[in-house]
Amino acid sequence: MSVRKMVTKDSIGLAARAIVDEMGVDALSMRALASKLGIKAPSLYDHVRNRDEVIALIQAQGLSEFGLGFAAVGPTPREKISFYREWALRNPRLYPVVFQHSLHRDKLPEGLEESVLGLVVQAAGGSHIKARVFWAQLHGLVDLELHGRLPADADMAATWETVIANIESL
Amino acid sequence: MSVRKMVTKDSIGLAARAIVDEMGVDALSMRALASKLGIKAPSLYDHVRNRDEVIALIQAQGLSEFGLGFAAVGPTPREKISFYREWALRNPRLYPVVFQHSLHRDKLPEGLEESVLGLVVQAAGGSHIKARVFWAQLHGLVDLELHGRLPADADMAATWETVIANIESL
DNA sequence: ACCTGAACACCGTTCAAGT
DNA sequence: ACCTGAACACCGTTCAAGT
Repeated sequence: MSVRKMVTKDSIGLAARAIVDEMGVDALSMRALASKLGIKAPSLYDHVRNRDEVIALIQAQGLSEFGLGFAAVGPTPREKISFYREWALRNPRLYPVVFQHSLHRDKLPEGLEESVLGLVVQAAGGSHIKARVFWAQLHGLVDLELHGRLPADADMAATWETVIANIESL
Repeated sequence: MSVRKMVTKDSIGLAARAIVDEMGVDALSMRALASKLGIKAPSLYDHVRNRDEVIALIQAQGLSEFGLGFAAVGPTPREKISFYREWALRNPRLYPVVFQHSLHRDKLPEGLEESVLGLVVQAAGGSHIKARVFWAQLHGLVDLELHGRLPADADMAATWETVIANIESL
């Protein structure tokens, strides 16, 4: 509100992520973003090619934060799975941008997607096919949960226990 | 192009679905929809409360079509799972509207969601918890596939075989 | 009842113009 | 290099007015 901070790609990414966290990706307009940074919308285009690049900035932040946490947590399926679910529930508006929105691969830091996928493959015991089934199961359940597609009285604790048991036997 | 057809809720639903099938839900604007029906956008509001109700019309069509097919196909997990995947890949733009978009439950035909969920529970052997794991796995893999989040060279046939084997052992 | 044009408060993006 | 106002072609929705 007081001092003009310099606008950089980083500050744009941070402001964009704050808007997404608070109000969801639909509220991330170029005008709202510019206003948060104290400039006008057209000025954003001096720093960023278009709105997709802003989305990519958010995806990059989300992927690396998720990756760091996922790597740091204990190695058992239960620990990996719990982390995945809790990260998603803790970041309900960021999650779909990072794990559902089409990835803007050309605008992502080199190798970032691969390294996160590598962690998933590792957690799934090294098999790419198992990794996809592993990931699909977590992503699917989180997605249904975040979209309110499951009955309100659904016993999610028991459901996730079943997922854990199922993946342990994969 | 020639004769004026009467505009009804049904004709709105059909036109809306056609737009979604051809161009995706983002292209479903009230103006485009009205134009397809030969009227102006404000006139739509004499038939429908808002855009969400149009989405609900599409969800209702999709849910009942999916439900009919899913019920009609053979009873084994392999048959149910194959149908699910093929329905999704056959309706790549409709699928997310029906199975991912928040459901506008108040605007859906009474009991429609429950009856489709009932079919899934039945396919999963009667357990609600297993049904959620079953559904999450199919939905998750389809979602990742539709969004291009899996590597281009991913062996999807083998991946789905693993899903089938995994669910058979649920 | 059903349709219209005009309007309001929004979008993403471009562009000429300023510093 | 960075920012601006004005503009273009869009949105969903409301509303007064017509039939």
